[in-house]
Amino acid sequence: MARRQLPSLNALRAFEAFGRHGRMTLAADELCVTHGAVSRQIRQLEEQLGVTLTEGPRSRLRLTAEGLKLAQALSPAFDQIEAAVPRHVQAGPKPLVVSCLPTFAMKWLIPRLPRFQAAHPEIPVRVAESNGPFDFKADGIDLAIRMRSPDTVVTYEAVATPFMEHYHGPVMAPELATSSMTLEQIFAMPRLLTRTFVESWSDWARNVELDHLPPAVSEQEFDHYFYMIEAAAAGLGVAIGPWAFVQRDLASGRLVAPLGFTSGRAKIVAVTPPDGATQETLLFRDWLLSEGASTPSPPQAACRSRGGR
Amino acid sequence: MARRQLPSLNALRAFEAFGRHGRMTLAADELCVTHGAVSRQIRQLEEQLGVTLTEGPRSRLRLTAEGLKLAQALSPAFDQIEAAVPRHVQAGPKPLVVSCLPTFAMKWLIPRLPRFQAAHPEIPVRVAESNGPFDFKADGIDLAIRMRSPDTVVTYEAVATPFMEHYHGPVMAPELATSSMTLEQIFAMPRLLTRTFVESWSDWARNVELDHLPPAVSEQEFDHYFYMIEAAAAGLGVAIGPWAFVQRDLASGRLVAPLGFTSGRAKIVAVTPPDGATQETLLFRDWLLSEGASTPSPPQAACRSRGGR
DNA sequence: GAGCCATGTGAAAAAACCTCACAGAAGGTC
DNA sequence: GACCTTCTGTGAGGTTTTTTCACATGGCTC
Repeated sequence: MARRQLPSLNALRAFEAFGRHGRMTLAADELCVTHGAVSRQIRQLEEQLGVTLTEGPRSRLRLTAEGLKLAQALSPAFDQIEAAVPRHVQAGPKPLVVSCLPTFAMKWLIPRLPRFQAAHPEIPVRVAESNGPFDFKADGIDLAIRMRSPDTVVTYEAVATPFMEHYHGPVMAPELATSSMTLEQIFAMPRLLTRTFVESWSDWARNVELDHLPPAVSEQEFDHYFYMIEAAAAGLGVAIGPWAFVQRDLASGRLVAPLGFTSGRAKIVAVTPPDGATQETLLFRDWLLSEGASTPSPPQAACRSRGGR
Repeated sequence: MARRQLPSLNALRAFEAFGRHGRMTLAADELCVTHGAVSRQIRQLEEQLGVTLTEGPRSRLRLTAEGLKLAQALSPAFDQIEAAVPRHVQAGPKPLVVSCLPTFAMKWLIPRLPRFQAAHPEIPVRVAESNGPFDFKADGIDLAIRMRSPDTVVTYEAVATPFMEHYHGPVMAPELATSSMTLEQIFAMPRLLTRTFVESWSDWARNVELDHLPPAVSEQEFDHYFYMIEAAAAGLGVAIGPWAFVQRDLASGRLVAPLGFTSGRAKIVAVTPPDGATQETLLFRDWLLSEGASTPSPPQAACRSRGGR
């Protein structure tokens, strides 16, 4: 046989979803099943593979090193499958297409989207997840959400409206943190990066008024924010985590932010086309502004964060 | 929800296997199920997607254009999943690792492998499918099977033993062929290429003693031989098909080769490391030589091929 | 220690999947 | 043209996998 028998694809998908979300309950929500189903699938996968994929207490489950590796490799494969499958053309009105980072969609936008839908049931919204640059026309995008620091070179004609502060700060597993950490201690730890925002460390260093960012003892780069966050939770090092993305993990104690968060020079902006922004697009942008204003601020710098909302 | 509901992953996998093999029966063999199971999965997929994926009479099923597109996109995704899944370390003796083209493995090597296993049950063989260059040490390969023309620039130290002629010739769907085709007619049709052997057309032109290959009216490139072959069967154009790969499709009438096949300057070679080829590796190479010698030759040039064996 | 949260699990139900056996369709052979 | 071969479609029924529900368990916070 050309291919050997693989473990159940459904189990792999369940594990991949768990990898991204970091919690079985959320993965189960995404797959529209109960947490029990996901729990069983993952356990079955571990048995079949003979590899431990998760570790830690039930309430603070983390990926093992092998689990992280597997999940990271599975994500793009499932993305590819999803992209390959032709979709029915929606009969209804043309949806408003919003482009944003996968992690931002997962952790911030999608949980709030029902409120927009409730206010404007006549405007269907489609979230297009994308890491990189975009083209309003070619990609059929109406509005893009991006992080932008003042240094960002803008290579396109567009209107960028900041709608939320980009609070960020070093986060790590509780085991790695001490009660009062110094910058030196932080800098002595392995650094975790994401490909989508490699300047995070230097940005943050500037925010804490540090001219010179000491070179890292070691660095590890991830394709997605969510795997960087899972790696931090697994104790692999320190990441500069955006507040919006790590809020829940701080609350549940999977992560700690000993130095708190600072409001960076970067802002989270809503980008609209320079000419033809539709009425619906502007409505959505205004809604983003109001949601951004009502998103709680993080505990401020220099105190051991204990999460909370 | 971040992701929408996908159709059954098992159905997608069944369809992907069908796409590669071109026949449900073979796909079913690969997946270790009955042909009925594959048939149902594919029909279910078509219904769920609302897209026709296969067409043609039952005995000569082909992919539709949409089916080809889907299958081509799914293949690398499933490859990635397969590569990502950690495998148990085999307890037994270290297997002999043979690297070759996926299509060569599927259509020639794997069907013959049982004979080697029967003769040498003590030597486990693992087939590593790969398109590109290889590195004996880095990839843990003992022996590589490649196509090589005399022009190939050899950038590595190795011993290449030719073991089979590389017969090839233009193949197409029966509907596109006429009873006595001329070269001019062939050249007037769209050409199909594979990325793994883009020189196929110019190589073949030289074999039929043609100095100048006329430019193509149109070209389409595929990542794998098997999709190029399926595209030819679907009537998308003419491909230069290696005899070993299209033998069964000619026999079943899915393809015809109006000009027959010519023995190219390229040979199929077994490449072994220059220094430490093990006893097992040499045994395998010798077996390849004998299998190559006993593989039937194709009908020779300039007559309308009607398949046969 | 009461309360909360997330996962683990037994048993039963539901869904998905597969097999078997036969039918039908197309092509090749003599 | 009758017959044979090959491959897919399908009805009925069985098997396996997956899911659910409800409750247990373990860790954490206050």
